[in-house]
Amino acid sequence: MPKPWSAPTLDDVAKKAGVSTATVSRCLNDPKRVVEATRTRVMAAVSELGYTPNFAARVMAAKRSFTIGAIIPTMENAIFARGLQAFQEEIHNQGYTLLVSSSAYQPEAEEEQIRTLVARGADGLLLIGHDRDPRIFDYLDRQKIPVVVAWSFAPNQSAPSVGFDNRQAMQALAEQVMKLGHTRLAAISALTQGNDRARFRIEGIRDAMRANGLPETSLNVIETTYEIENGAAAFEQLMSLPQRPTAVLCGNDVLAVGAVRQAEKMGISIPDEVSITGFDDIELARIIRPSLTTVHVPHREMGRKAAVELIDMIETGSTGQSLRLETNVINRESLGPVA
Amino acid sequence: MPKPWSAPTLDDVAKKAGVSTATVSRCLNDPKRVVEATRTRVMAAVSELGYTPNFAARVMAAKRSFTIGAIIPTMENAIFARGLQAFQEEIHNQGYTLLVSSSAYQPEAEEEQIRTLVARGADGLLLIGHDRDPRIFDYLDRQKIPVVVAWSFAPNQSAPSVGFDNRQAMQALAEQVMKLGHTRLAAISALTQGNDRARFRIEGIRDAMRANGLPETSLNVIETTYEIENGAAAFEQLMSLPQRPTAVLCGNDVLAVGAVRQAEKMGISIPDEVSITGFDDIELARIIRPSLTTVHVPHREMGRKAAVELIDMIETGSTGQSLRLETNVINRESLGPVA
DNA sequence: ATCATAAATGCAAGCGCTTACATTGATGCT
DNA sequence: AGCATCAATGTAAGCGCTTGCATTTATGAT
Repeated sequence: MPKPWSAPTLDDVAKKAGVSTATVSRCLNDPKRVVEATRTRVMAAVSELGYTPNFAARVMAAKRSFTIGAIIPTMENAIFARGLQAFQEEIHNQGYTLLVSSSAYQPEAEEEQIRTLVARGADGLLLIGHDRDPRIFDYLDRQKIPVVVAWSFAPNQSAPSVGFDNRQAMQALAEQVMKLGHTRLAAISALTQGNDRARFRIEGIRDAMRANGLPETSLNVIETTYEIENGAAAFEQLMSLPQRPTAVLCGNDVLAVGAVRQAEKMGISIPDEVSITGFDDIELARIIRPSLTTVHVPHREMGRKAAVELIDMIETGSTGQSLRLETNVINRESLGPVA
Repeated sequence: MPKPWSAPTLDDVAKKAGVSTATVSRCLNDPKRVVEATRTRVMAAVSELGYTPNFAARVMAAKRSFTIGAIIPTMENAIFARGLQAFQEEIHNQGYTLLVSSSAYQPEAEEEQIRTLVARGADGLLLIGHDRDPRIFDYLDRQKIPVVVAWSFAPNQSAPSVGFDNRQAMQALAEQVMKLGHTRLAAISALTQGNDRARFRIEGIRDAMRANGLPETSLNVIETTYEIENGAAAFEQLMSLPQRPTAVLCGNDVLAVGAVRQAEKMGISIPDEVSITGFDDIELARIIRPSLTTVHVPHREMGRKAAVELIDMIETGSTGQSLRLETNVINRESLGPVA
């Protein structure tokens, strides 16, 4: 072996096949532009050398990376996993690669990640929710990086969204709760700061209360971060109130699971003494006992459609179009009529 | 605005600060090599222009990417999420970025992803398990890309591993099962093809049976892919055997959860009529009722230590050292004495 | 002051690829 | 046969950065 081995380059392939680097490049990127005979010769050289194009060089020269970035609040739980998986499958089919990072629900972290992804040459970005510093959208706009927002639906924003109406979805669930006679409601919510989904869900509950002539102020809301334990703690707090709520609507399934477990621990029967509902319909919602009444979100469809929209924006330069998906309430064991 | 705006480059910063590009570059990468006065001037220019270095160009010139790649079998469930999260936290602390892809348990997909990550300039790789075509390790070796294998422990392999002894861990659990009087054992395993963890776990059961004078051949093993539904189906199949097993040891918690749910559906009481165990101790294991007796794996510790090891290999060029972590059996409700 | 020495900075050569443009050689028309 | 046309390929100019080496400037000992 002549030198201490280093990856073969386009040039090596070109030499071996007896053509110019341009021809090799074309063989790889646009095969029909080169005649059959040369192409097979080139391809032979490629596989003989085990050549893999250097990505950085390619991005630099082409100013295209066929990479799409996604920044999600967390990877630790299942909420985003399913939708993201579908998103990734779809972009993969179209020849793109996904770069994921998680912001841990911190706006500054998200901003940094956005810049990082742009610096890495991402052709487009998937973001969760609309709530963020408008400067970020300006920045992306100047850089001409298409963005699609998911998990939230709101037309006429800086970026098109492919999502669902969190407010209306939660309202529908709250309506159902009230139909069962509940009047003393409480909510356990994710932190609403910088999280439009959480905020809209709470608003949805208020909408429904208003429509049913209940005083909105009677809604007791506890905000907490996204962990089963915190759902449990919040539930305990609610249940030690002088006047216990008869239904606790949780902002997501994870918090609801915490609440269910805490009820079990406190010997409070569900749904006889208290009803509990979730949101998202993750797998856990049907595994747990009692199983969770919750709002089903078409995660896979959302991921797939967001991918289609984003790639369209990248490839046609279109400004994008918002898409609203339907959710529906799934009735399971954790919600029952008021005692 | 003079031209249709495009991101500022090193050159723009250099001009604005009245220095050469070399100085700007040094300011960014090795600040102490440039005197205070110039440095502040440069930094001012940087922030004024909102400059972010172009990643591709940097990788290309420096032949270092400060990026580490990880290829995991799946993102869809929690098994790898926690360990990976810890891995990512640790490398982030050390200034590296993580690139994750999932192979969907397909060797060819994994091989392709490895090449992709290398082409993207990954400085090192995290892989799961030792089972793969040796050519891949040769390739990585020639490219001088350090690799650490996790979720499995086996010294004297092509790559160092930071993991646990799957075989011994499962054996310990099986011992406990047999201590409770069970002699009719069955197993529901992940596909063992190309999955050393799954294979070793089954071997562990056999070891324990042998040690207890049970005929290994009496162990009924069903292999299936990683989904709750499949665990349920496998369990149903086992329970319709003429002679039902009294204990079903599952290769992981997800399959065990499926088994538990199916038992519930069939009206089979756990652990009175049949005991079920899992492996991994994911969150679900303590949420489900009956809660799961399982093997606890120190996922976070493993992720963190694998990161430390890998970065050490990258930075010192060392060949790496294997590390064995301890697991322990967690006793919960799903395992009881034989009827 | 003077000069060796070291610190700070500049110069410029790539890194491996894509692509606009130039060149070559067929092809088919009159 | 002669020429326009077009398909196939080659030439070479970057893309934005890092870094070895050369050059300038500051430092301090004589």
